[in-house]
Amino acid sequence: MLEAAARNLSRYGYGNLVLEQVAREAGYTRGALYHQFEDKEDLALRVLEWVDETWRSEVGALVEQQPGPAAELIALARGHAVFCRRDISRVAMALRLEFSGQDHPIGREVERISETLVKRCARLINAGRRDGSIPPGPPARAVALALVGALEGSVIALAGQAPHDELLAARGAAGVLGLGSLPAP
Amino acid sequence: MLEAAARNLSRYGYGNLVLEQVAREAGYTRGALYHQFEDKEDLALRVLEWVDETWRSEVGALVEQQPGPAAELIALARGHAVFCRRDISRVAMALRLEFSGQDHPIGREVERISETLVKRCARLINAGRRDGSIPPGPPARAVALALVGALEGSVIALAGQAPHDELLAARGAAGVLGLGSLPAP
DNA sequence: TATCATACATACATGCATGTACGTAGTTCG
DNA sequence: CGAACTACGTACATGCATGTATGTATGATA
Repeated sequence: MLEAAARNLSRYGYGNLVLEQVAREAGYTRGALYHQFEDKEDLALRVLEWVDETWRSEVGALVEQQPGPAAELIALARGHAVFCRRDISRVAMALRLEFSGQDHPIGREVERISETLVKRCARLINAGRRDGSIPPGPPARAVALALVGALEGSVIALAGQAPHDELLAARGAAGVLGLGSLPAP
Repeated sequence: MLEAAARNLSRYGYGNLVLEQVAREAGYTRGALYHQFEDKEDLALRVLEWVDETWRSEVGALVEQQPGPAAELIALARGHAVFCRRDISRVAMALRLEFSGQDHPIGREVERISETLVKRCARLINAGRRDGSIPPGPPARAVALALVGALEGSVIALAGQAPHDELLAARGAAGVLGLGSLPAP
């Protein structure tokens, strides 16, 4: 059910999401859905939580085993590209676009999740600048925002066109960071 | 009226767009809106057309006066970043996300507009590779897709944080293209 | 075996946004 | 000066999606 909801959220966004379609795709009716989730909002929040957890375990783990901040950021880009080959990944982007700057529980949750990612990137950028692996430039937070945005945008545009998605995501990230060339994978 | 519609489309997308709100923001009622436009779909298509025209005259003009393909692509990135400081710019992104892969007139129109942009970039990439200003890499179309996606994503994430948006957009574009460093602005 | 909870399906009520029909004031033109 | 058209506002009808209330079968438990 979560998977079906994620697929539909990716495709149609929250407003256009039709619960009966979600339930049918999962082999149930709307009754079952309302038995498992409080309401539409609860469903969306659960999906967000689920996707975030999956991201953490798949991409986060990959990032942590890198040698330095610059490598971690590039690995994050590559990992995110691979992660987004499944269609569920656009959930965050879709919901952010739909609720950005609005006072809605879902908007806040999306904001919170992407904010932790941006903060993480900003920390890595600062660390990389200290150890010399990333050149100076605009404020770390602005660079982090651009990095995450560029990453999501390019990955969605490529829509899982393996294997170029991974390389191009890494290249874009390196460019935003101001790295002259890609560190070896 | 077009401007109000563009603002609301940017913020809420098509599905969540409420025509009465659009009309009120423009100082009219829904009656006036239905007098000027056939229906909701027609309004969205007109907005798309209007935004596209504005983009062409502002960014397109800037691009054409560049010396070579690589400079043109970087100018496109910078120009797009500046263009997107107004909130109307997210219209294309919002509608694309909402209608991508669907058989809907609006989806087709959005697809058509962004396809011409991608094709334009792909041509510039090929030209740049021929004259040596852009290194070889993945297929030009894939690179173009990534470029446009990264551009839109980063610009939206930065949300008009002048002046960093322009530099970071250019950097990201250069990275995707595989340029070691930015050509002089 | 009687009771009760769980996991669903079904049916109904409500709200909201669209689209359309109609009414009205101002303007143009013969 | 009147007819007709333009540019709106108003009021109603329709559809659709949500949420809720109710029904039903299956398994556990005492």
